[in-house]
Amino acid sequence: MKLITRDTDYAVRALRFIAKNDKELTSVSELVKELKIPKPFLRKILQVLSKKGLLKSYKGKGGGFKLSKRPAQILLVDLITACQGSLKVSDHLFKSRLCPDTGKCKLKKKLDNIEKGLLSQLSDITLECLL
Amino acid sequence: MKLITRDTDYAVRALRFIAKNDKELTSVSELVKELKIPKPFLRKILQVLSKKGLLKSYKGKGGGFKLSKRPAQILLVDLITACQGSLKVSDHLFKSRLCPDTGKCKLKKKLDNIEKGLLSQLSDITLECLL
DNA sequence: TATAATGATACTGTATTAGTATCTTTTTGT
DNA sequence: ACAAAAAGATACTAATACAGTATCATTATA
Repeated sequence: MKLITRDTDYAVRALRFIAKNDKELTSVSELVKELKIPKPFLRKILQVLSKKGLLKSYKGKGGGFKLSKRPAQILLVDLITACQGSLKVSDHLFKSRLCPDTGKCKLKKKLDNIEKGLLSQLSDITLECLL
Repeated sequence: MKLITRDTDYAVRALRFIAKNDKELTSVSELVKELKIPKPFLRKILQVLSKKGLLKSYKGKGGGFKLSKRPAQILLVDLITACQGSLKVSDHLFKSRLCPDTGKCKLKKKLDNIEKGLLSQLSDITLECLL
């Protein structure tokens, strides 16, 4: 299983670069040169982050992206959910009506706990602490 | 992301049934009646568990499967690795040579810790505590 | 020796992930 | 005014993993 897919990974790297960059705005062309990520793919990723409010974008010549929050306030878990959708340890059948003992299933409870723990750990990781 | 895929889920259910079954051996036909899992798929899953040493199988008429250990000694994490291969929170690029700062990458360290924690939690869940 | 079971293995359909391609809109320097 | 350089929107394709089938071989028992 993969907790972190490639687009999240690329997102982290891009944001790290943007955070460290001296310039006010960073363009995709600039990022691509540095990070060796396929340009159209990175463009798609940044567009998503921008829609989700993690980046601010500026069109036109000289345009680009900048962080919309301080690095300390950008959480890894937000990048994950932005790129991969909401984080579920399992959508397994025990959680659904198919589980023979809906409601009191022990595995469900245990997995829910694990999920909570995981989410809180991922919420402790900020962009800042990755710089 | 999915920590638990469907075959692991089915595996847990099958083992629960086998553990509770009064009979010494449980056949796939019997399991299928009870659990509404497609027969050839369940057969494949049980064959895997058998190869991995979690079940003992007996061929021929009247044959079937039984647990090869006591329920308290069958760990969820073993089922996961049997069905899904080894558990990796991420095979992300930070862990590989592609990561710009191999060896000292902070994300890698944090994810490795999360992975360790996850594994130990999953090792605390035994088949017995799911009965 | 027919039957009912598992073993082995190859195949198929579907969903997710990863990446491309293209056209539109916006901004700015000349 | 307008060409160039940026992002926005959207549709498409390729690769991989997940879910499930199909079939033939082997084994044990009644």
